[in-house]
Amino acid sequence: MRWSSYYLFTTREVPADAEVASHRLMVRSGMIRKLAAGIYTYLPLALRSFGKLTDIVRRELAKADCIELSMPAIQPAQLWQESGRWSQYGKELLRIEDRHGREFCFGPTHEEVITDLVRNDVRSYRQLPLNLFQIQTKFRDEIRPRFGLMRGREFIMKDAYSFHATEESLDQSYKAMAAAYNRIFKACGLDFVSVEADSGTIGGSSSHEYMVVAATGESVVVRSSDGSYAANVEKAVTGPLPLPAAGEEETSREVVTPAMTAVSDVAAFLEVEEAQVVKTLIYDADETLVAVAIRGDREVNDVKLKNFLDVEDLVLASEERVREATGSPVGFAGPVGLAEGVRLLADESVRGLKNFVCGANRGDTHLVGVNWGREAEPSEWVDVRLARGGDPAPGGQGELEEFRGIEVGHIFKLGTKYSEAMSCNFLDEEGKSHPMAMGCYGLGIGRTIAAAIEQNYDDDGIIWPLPLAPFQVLLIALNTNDEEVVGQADALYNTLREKGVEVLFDDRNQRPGVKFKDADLIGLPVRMVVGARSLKEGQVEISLRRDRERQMVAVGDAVERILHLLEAS
RNA sequence: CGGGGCGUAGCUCAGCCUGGUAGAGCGCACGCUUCGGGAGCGUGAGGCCGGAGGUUCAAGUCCUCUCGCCCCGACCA
Repeated sequence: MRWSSYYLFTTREVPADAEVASHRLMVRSGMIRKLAAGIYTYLPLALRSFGKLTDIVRRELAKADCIELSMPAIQPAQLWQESGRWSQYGKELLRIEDRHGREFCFGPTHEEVITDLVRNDVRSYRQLPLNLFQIQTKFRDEIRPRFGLMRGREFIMKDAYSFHATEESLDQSYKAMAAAYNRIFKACGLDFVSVEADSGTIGGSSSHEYMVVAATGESVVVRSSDGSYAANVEKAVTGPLPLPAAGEEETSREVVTPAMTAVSDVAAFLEVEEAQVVKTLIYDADETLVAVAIRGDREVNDVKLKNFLDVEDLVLASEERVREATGSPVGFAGPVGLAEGVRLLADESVRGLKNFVCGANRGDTHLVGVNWGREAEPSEWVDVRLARGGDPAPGGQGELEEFRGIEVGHIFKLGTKYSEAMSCNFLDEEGKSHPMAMGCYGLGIGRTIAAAIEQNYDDDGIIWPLPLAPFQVLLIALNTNDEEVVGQADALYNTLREKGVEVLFDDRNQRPGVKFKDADLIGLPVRMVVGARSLKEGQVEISLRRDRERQMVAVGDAVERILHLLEAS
């Protein structure tokens, strides 16, 4: 491709709204343009990278016997009503009406459509298992789209769905897909981990996320030092925390703690560790008051709590509701003497804690020397603590390290959630009807490309990993008014193309500085410069974007060298 | 949705507080010079100052409403 006739316009300046590197660089390098919040045009350069990724995806999914089809983006409301998600999915679902007033939505995911398809075509266990995928545009009306392609509202996703006669068969496909995902991200040249994950609104029993490691990632992940355990913090469990040293059981007593609502203040005032304080948070869970006792230096994991309580709405209680539960202002709640009907959950982190400090359910007052089983007893012990780096790993081997990641893939075992709701049944060998077991497997195409950039850039621009690079080679004709240079560059361009190399030829009539800056910005892996100076010696310059080490090569050997470099990387 | 902020040239922004002829840099077009790390000089095109209403002799500037966008939180590929 000749740059002079390509649709590729780089910019020196960045739109003010680009926050993260991938967004900034994708705009500057002419890959994307914003049309509206979270809605982007993919320019030719971006589309080429997408193509690289989708080729890899198709190749690897084929190995997992996953078959491609394509479903409509617009879906009738009926199907969503049948699965129950029309009312559950909330505002993220973009609902539309046709001219007859019939309701539709723009598909954010395709469980309903595929389940409807399969229930009509598949009848027998003999036809199972089936694993189907598509690569298609989705729309989710995100509350807050941001970071360019990292969290758009319209985005391209590869989504796959599998159908099974048995749980074992589902297990097999799930494992095959997990392996395929590992191969895909490895083939992309990305630093990633797969982690245990919460299954969220999609539902189902088991799920794993694929995280590209990046400081700007929106997800927090913990991993044990030996690598045997890795999980999203939303889901992560830890080994038991060591208990602070404690002496004999004391008698409890009240102390006045004026205006001390923060654990840190109370601990400092009483000269105890924060770990010796039990903090009690009052939640409003679907209008029911729930108190959660947790160690003072730890945070509650709202996702775990929500899952445990199995409620729709979970928020910290308002001041008024806190008063209802505790009879005191916010900041002095404790497990002792809560109002009738308030459910008290205690996190495992405070189990076995002796002589602890807690709110007295009275303004400006705390209790010290409190012990479980004596002054207070929770109705249930639960694990609702947010794991963090430094915590003991579950199973007792080493500790957890914490890092951030970009979620680029998520696979779920759905079980029979959708097949039951939508009567997607099959007949077994005895002619008995059962709902099919299902799995679903998502992979963000644009997001993976953005994540690849997030992991591979420097001050000057993108550093494409070869497998995802829009072109393999950038050929620069440095002096376009020098006939010799133009002639040689042209010849090299043609030869490279004949050899099947994906080459972008910068034949623009621009000054060298501009071309070099643009070369660094768009970051193609291999650069070949044909300039008057080196051509006098019969040489051209070849360098890799990653290390920028320039080597001079005789014109006649240049193509060979390029082929060799591409093969080696 | 709650909290904060911004809409002025294609892009980045100044001008608004204190109302009085709409600006700069980059980009774009043309000319000359230049040509291995975003060139210099000159000339030029480009604006319903997001939109509607109001106050005023006069509104980019003040007021009200509205639309859009961004940042911080709860959501997710």
